[in-house]
Order: sequence, then C-alpha cells, then structure tokens
Amino acid sequence: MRVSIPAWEFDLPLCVRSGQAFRWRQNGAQWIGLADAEVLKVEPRGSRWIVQSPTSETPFQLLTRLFRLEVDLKKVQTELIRRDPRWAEWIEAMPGLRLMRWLSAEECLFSFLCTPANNIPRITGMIERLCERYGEPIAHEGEMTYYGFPTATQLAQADEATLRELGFGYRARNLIEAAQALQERGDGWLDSLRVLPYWDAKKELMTLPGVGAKVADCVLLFGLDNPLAVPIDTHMWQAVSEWLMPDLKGRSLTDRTYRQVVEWFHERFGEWSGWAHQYLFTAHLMGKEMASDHA
DNA sequence: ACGAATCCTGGGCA
DNA sequence: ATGCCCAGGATTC
Repeated sequence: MRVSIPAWEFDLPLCVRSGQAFRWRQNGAQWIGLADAEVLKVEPRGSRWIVQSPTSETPFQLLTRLFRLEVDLKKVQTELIRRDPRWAEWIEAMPGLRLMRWLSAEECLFSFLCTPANNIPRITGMIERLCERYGEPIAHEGEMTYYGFPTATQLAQADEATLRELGFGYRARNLIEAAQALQERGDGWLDSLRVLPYWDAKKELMTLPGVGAKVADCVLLFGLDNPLAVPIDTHMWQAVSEWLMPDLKGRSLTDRTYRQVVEWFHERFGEWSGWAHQYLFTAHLMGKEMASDHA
C-alpha cells in the first residue's frame, strides 16, 4: 500500500535530524525509518511525500503517529508566535519542523538512556548495534535485514560486558538496570505515567537508574505525549540563557534553574511548551552546525 | 543548594 | 603525536 501527503506538511529530514529520533537513514532520495517493530520508507515525488512500509498495512497511520500529522501545524505556529513573537524567526526558518512521537515509550526510554554526555552520531551507532544484537528481525530485503527494537525482557537479560563491547560505556549498566526495574514494576507501569500530572510523572521516571531531569523530560515529551515536558540540555540551556532569560546568563544548570526554565515555558506557552521547546532547541542545534560547517 | 569529579568513547583541535 | 575538550547528563561526594 502506498499513500502520499503534501511535502509542506512536514520537513522529514529536519525532524529526524533534530534529536527526536535516532533510527532514520537517508538512502539516495529515500528516507528509511525504524520505529519499534515497524519499517517506514518515505521519498519525495514532486511536491508530495510517497510513503510505504514493508511491515505495516497502514503506513499513513504510522506516519501520522510518528510525526503528529493530526496536529494542525499552521495553528501551532500561529499560537506560538502569538504567545511570544520571538518564535516567528525560528518558525520562518524551519516551517516544516514538527514535534515527533515515538510508537513505544519503552523504546524511547531505552534510547534516551544512551544520550547522556554523548553525541548524536555515536548514539545512532549504539542504538543500531543494540537492535542488531538484541532485537528481532522484522523485515528482509535481499542481503539486508531490519531489526526491531529490543524489549525490556530482552534487555534485562543482556550483560554489561557485551553492551560495553557495543560501545555503551558506563551507560550499559543503566540500560540493564532500567530494563529490570521495568520488569519489576510490571507491564503497563511506564504507560500509566501518561495520566499523571507532569511533575508527578517526572518524579516517578526519575526513580529509574540513569534517568535524571533531562532524560525524564525527553521520555515524557516524545514517548508519553506529555506536552508540558521541556527537556533542557546544553543546547537549550545556552539558547534560553542567551536569548530568552538574560538573568540566567553566567549561571549554571542546576535543579533550581532547570525548574525555573520549565516554569517559564509553562507560564508562557502552557500546553504548547513542548512544541515551543522543539523550535528553540532545533534553532540552536542547527545554528551551531552551520557555524561549525563554515569553520 | 551548589560545585566538582567521575564515568565510556570518539572526534576535533591545538 | 599527544593531550585536552566536548558531546543532547546522571550520580556521588
């Protein structure tokens, strides 16, 4: 089954390179994405994206879930600019940027456990090797095999030495212990956090090994559909302290300043905080990439 | 509450 | 060549 959607609906390359997903590859003009146990292929044709999937009968629904195509992009952008005109510049520069959504909160959690003190190219490789080693094959194409993301049960049985060989470093133990913690708390524990108030869900997540404030916010925002989550990493901290909250300039990111920034977003953007974060984060990320390209 | 050191690894850079 | 710094942090002291 093949379907198509207008290209202006979302800028796929920008979305999947803005730290919201780690399993998309460019293959010529085509983009191949893996999510949980699904494979999605997207390529441009004229002014539309052609979408197909070897694993799903309903690739359009899959794409809709991943890129939140049910959300009216223009409306979000208008709303953000109305609440703070400074967002206009970033929206104009990245009109197709969307907040993404992971199919599986578990996959989201395990993936972001790989991110602390790390960089995107390395994270991408780590996750690829993790799936090849512990995931189930989900599709074949000639010599090529696609692997699904390993389950908590599979990861709980992994051993630290193997993960370290795969390049996980000190994060190996967090991955295994978090998987074991999920097993102990039972199926559905993670997804049950969807219905908790933001600060309560965040506090719960932070009881998992390796999950601090930033990783918790990533899991809440991308994996658990909580629009109030505002992940603050080095990029966000720089962007916020330089461009938005000059009082924070020169200070360091602590529990207190982290909470201050989150509350600033909540007061200003409310339920749109997560979207606001994504435009700001990506603006800073891309700005820095462009700066280093010319260096 | 805050700052500093530690943790794996790879790349860029002096 | 070698060391240092940093990369989407968390944890401990």
